[in-house]
Amino acid sequence: MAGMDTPASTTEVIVESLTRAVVEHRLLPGTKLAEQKLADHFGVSRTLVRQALFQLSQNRLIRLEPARGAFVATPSVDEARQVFAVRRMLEIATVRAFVAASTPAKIRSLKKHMEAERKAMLGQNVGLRTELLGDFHVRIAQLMGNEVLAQILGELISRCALITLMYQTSTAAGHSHEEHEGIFNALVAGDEASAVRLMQEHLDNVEAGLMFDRDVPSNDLSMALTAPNA
Amino acid sequence: MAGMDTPASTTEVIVESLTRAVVEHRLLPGTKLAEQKLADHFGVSRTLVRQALFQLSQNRLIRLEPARGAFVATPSVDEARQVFAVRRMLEIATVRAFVAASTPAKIRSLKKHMEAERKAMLGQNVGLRTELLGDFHVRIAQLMGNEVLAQILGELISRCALITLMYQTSTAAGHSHEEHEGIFNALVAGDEASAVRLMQEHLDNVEAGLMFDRDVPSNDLSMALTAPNA
DNA sequence: TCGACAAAAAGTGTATGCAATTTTTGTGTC
DNA sequence: GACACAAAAATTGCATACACTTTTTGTCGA
Repeated sequence: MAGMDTPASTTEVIVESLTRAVVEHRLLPGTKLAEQKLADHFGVSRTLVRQALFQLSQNRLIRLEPARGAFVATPSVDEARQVFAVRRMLEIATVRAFVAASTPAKIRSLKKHMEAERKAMLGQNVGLRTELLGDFHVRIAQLMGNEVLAQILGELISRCALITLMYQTSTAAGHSHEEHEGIFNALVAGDEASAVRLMQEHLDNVEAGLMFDRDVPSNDLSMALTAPNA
Repeated sequence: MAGMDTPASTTEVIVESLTRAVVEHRLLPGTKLAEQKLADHFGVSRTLVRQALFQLSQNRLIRLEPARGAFVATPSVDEARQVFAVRRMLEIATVRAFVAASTPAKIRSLKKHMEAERKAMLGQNVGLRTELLGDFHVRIAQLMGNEVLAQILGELISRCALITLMYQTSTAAGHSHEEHEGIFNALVAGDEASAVRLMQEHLDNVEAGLMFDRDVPSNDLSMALTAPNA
C-alpha cells in the first residue's frame, strides 16, 4: 500500500504480510493467530512473530488477549463510527489543503493513480482493488508532502477495511471508484467547494453502506454451525 | 496522561515510564537507550524492554537504528510542521463538534480540568504542567466520546512535547494556559466561531513560538564540547 | 603526536528453553 | 447421552543463550 517503505527487517515483512491478509479479507475477524503456526509459515522463531503481532495490535488490526493469544480484530460499531468521524475531519481538511497547494505535478501524479484504479476496477484482483481504493485517500495526503498525515490516514483506512468486511452489505460498496473520479475532477478543476462536498458525500456513502445491525461474518465454529442455514 | 488505561502489562509500564521521561524532558533528544541498562533498571529481561522500545518507535518518540540501538527521537523541522498541520485539522474540527454536541456534563468535566490546569500553573511541578497542558486538548476529544480521535491526538501531542523541547525559545511558551482559558470560555458560551478562531490562534502561537533554526539541545559529546561556550 | 589497524568489549538480533496458563481430551458418574 | 472433573497437550509470557555487528580500547609505525 502507498507509503510502505521497502521492508528491510524480517518483522516488517511479517507485519506487512499479515496486514495485507487482513485488509484483503483473507483473514476474517476473530480468527486466531497462533504464534507457532505463523512462525513455521514464515520460517522464523516465535520472537519475530510476537514482535509483529504486537505491532499489529497497536494498529488495532488484531486484538491481543492476555495468555490467550492474538485474534483478528472485530471492531465495534462505536469504533467504526469513530474511525469514520476522524477520517472526515482529516480528509476534508486535506482536500481543502490540496486545492490550495495544487500544482500540475501533483495533478499528474494523482491522475496516474486514477488510471491504475480504473484498470483495477476492470480486473478480477479484489485485493488490488481494495488496496488502490484505499491508496487514493493516502496519496492525496502524500502529495501534500505531509507524511505524518499520510501515515495516520493509512492506518485509519486499514481499519476501515476490517470494518467494511464486518458490516458492509453486499449491495453497497462498488460506487467508491466513481466517487473518486468525481473528487479527482473537482481537484483538477481547482473547485474547492465541490471537492470538499464530494469527499464529504463519499465518506458518508461508505459509512451509510454499512449495516451496523447485521450478523457479522465469523470464524467461530459454534456460531457458524448453530446458525440456521435456511 | 489523559486516556492512559491502568497499565496492567509490564511492557505498558515501561512504555509509560519512558514516555513520561521523554515528554517531561528528562530524556533529551538523541539520548541512547541501551536495552540492558533499561532492563536492569526495570528489573526485567531485554525481551520486554525491546517490546516497549518497539512501541515507542511506532509513536515516533524514539528512533530505532538497525544494529545500533534506540535513541530518543530528534524530530526534524519538517516533521514538526507536519505534526502541527495535522493537529490543526483535528483540533479545529473537534472544537466545532464539541460546540455542536455540548452538554452541561461535558462543560463541567472540562471545567474540572481547567481548575487542575490553573492550580498546576501556580505550582513548581513542570512535569505536571506539561502533562495537563497537553491533556486539555485530549480531554476535549474524549468528551466527544471519540477514543480513536483522543488516542491519535494524544500521540501527536506527545510528539509536540519533544518538538517543543528541541525548538522552543525560552521567551515563548507560557501563554498556553491563558489561551486554554479563552477557548474554554468560548466553549462554555457555545460560541463556535470564537472557539475555532481561538484554537486556531493557539496552535499558530505554539508553532510560531518555535525557533526552527536554533541550535538544538543535544547529548552528543563532541557537539557539546566543540561548541564555543562564549 | 597522530593516524591506521587489530583485539577486546559492548550491544543488538534471533532462537531456544522453561514456567505458567489455557485449551483439549479422556474418564467416570448420574 | 449429558455433565463434572482430572489428566494431557498445546500455547503463551518471559528469560536466557548465542551469533553477529558495532563501538571502544590498545598498539604499532610513521
